[in-house]
Amino acid sequence: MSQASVSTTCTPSGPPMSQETFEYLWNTLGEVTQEGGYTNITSKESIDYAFSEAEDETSISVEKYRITSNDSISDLLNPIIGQTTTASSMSPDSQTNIIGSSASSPYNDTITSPPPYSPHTSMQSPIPSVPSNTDYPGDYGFTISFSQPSKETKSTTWTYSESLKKLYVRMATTCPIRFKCLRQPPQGCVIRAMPIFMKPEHVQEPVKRCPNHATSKEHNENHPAPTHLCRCEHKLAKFVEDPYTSRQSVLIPHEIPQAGSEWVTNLFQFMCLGSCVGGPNRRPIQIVLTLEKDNQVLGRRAVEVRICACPGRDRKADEKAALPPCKQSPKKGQKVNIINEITTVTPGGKKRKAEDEPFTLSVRGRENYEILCRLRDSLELSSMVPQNQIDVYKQKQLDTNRQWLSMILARENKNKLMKKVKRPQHRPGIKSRT
Amino acid sequence: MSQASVSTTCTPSGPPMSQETFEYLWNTLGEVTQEGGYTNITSKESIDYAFSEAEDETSISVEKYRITSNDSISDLLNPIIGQTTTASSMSPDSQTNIIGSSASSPYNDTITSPPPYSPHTSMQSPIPSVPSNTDYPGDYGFTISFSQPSKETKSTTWTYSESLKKLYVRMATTCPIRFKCLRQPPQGCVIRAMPIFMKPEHVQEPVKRCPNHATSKEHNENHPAPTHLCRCEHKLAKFVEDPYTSRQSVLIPHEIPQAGSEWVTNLFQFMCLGSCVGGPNRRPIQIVLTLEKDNQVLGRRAVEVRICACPGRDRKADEKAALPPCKQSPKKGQKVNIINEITTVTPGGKKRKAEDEPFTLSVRGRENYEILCRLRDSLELSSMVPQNQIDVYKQKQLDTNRQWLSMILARENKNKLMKKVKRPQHRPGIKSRT
DNA sequence: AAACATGTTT
DNA sequence: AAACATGTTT
Repeated sequence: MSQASVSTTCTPSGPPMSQETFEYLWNTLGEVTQEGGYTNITSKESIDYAFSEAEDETSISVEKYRITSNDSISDLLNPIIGQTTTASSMSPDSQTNIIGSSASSPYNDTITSPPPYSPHTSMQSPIPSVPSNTDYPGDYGFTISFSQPSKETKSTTWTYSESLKKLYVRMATTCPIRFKCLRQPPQGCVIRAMPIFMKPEHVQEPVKRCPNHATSKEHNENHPAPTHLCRCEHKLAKFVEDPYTSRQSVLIPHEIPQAGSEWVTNLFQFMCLGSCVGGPNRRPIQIVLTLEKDNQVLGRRAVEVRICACPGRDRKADEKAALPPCKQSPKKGQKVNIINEITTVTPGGKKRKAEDEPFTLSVRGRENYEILCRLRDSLELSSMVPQNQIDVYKQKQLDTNRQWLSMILARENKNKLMKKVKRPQHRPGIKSRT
Repeated sequence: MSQASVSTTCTPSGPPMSQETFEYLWNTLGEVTQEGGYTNITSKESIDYAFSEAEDETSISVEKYRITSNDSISDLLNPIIGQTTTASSMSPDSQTNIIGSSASSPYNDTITSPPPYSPHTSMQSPIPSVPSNTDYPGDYGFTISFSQPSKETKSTTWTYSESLKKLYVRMATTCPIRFKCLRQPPQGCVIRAMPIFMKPEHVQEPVKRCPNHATSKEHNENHPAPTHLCRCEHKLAKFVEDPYTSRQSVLIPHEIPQAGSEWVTNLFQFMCLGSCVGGPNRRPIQIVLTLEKDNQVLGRRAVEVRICACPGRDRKADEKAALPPCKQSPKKGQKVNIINEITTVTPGGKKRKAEDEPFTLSVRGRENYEILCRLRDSLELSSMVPQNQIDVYKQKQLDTNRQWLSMILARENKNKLMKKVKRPQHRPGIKSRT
């Protein structure tokens, strides 16, 4: 507890802090001491009262902070509290403008936040230290989409999963993103593409290329921005880096679709693998696409993007993993968990669906393995035998049994003990299918 | 063919080159033209006549070169021709001194080569452009070894495979290498450790750390040589880079073992993973350890080193892969190939070895799967039953059978057809183990 | 240590 | 596209 003398873990129950203590904590918010201690806001409650009817709007907001000092920077929490990793559940308050006078501690000035979805109310930098990723069509209905590639092979260079709302793309290949506005925005609008880390632990770190790729000759010869992860092929593409946050983005002019087209397509490239050490480093990434005019955000769309070697494979794997748990076939070494299973009761009876569900059985020893192989084959083949043949078989079996029984009885009558029991073949899996 | 006008692919059969053509080719040996063409020596025959008895020694050597120009640098061949990837089969002539007056084309002056294993005959740089990796104890019996770590877990930081002559080590961890000389070398000797790529396609490229690791803060804070792959913890360690070849190595003084010790131990560290892109990049590496005095090589030892995350696992895997092919167990998705199988006939009979060999059976449908699970369990459990219990069981089974038979016969006698056949349980997998 | 994630080789 | 190689997470 390097700063134990200065902080109280729970202010309400302890004595109130002195004004000096409070001021010290407030001024060092987010700063890390040499020993690795730091003070931060661990919880924040906003109480917003808003009255809004058509044009005019009144709002009052009260914010309550809880400030604590922590021992290690490793428990550093992201200001987006309670945020999960899925884009849809991100709190819209991450759109708050928090660029202030102190670059090293951008939270100092976060005293009031603007009412949600009204980014026009004040002049603000389009790059706050934690950029919003909230989908926001805005007044002009800003929208993006992905054309489905003609033939979707496993080795495609990119693919978009509608169900997962996630783009899978190979590194350094060209990927078309389509833009449109439902209503025409004013002249001079631009579209900004900026990558961000999705996890709260990493949102604050700007996304850049890994040193390996940033310094290699490949793809970098006379490119203006070798360290930018996200490139756009537009001739007027402008690569910028925010001096305060050092976040990088690429700007292209907003254009009007060509005659007869609904969309404007722009080609983007992602210049590292998601797995690149020293760069994305396996941390999930989103591209935040904003429609801007004079540094004001008029609309926003965010897409998760996975830059990987095999987009097709990985999309498939992700979609499979997102399926209900019973679907996944048990793997070797993994216990078969039947408890979790959900039995679907179909009204018409006769469940059909999962009848061919695949399972894997592990067996020790070739002998047992071969026995079970034959039994497996018999079980599966037997279900293919038509009913009349089954009836014939059963009749024959009865006859054989009778023969066999008499033979056995004959032996028995001789008062001798059997050494080996031989039975006529029979198939345990067959059931009457009346 | 960018230089077709100047070169002939096969001099013997074509007209002889003009003196100008020869001189042009000779002077541009190894240089790459703007179009990517280059001229090099594609074969070299040395005929050495040597007479050597004790002190005096007479030698005459004739060397025949074949010079060609090639279209693309991509077919650039390593001067070590016919060299395979295993260290032991490297030709000892790779020890040839080829540092010359022209840095860009170090082969220009390779007109004569010293007789093998006599590195003392001329003053030479210890770092030729392609360093030798030939084991060479030299006059002083220079030797290295690895102590076996006390307990060798799978998660050990390093392990040495005697059978593979290969060191497996985690990145940036300390690994002890032991040195000794059978006869004491002169004062002022040093030991040099230099990494090289083993494959002929890559030997010429100096081994360095990847940019990611070379530029990160981790491990590099006030270290004199952040780009060196190979470090030594000796206080007098000197990190050098050859200005001509830009190969990096670390030098430590040669020391005499402490009283009672046979070896001098030095701690080495390897600062990238073998897989690091922009660095080793999955190319096999050797560390060449040379005993030197005044830039003359007095002894040499080379070890293959794999820098990886799981030395124990990878060593095990390598050693298994080096085993005869029959040993590998069949994997899922791979057809079970019984043809190749070798049945080991143990003199006492009763093969034991592969009895627990694992197999995987795929089954469609839960019903069959569950039946087979029970059968599998029965088969496996049944082998655990002691013989006397088996005998009891069989006797009981006979009794039951008798009961059952009489019941059936009673029914038969009533001239009625059975509708259902019920049998006492029996276990097909049990065999007499006499 | 096993399972997984994910780039590369076959 | 499957199998493999190899670092990371569980």
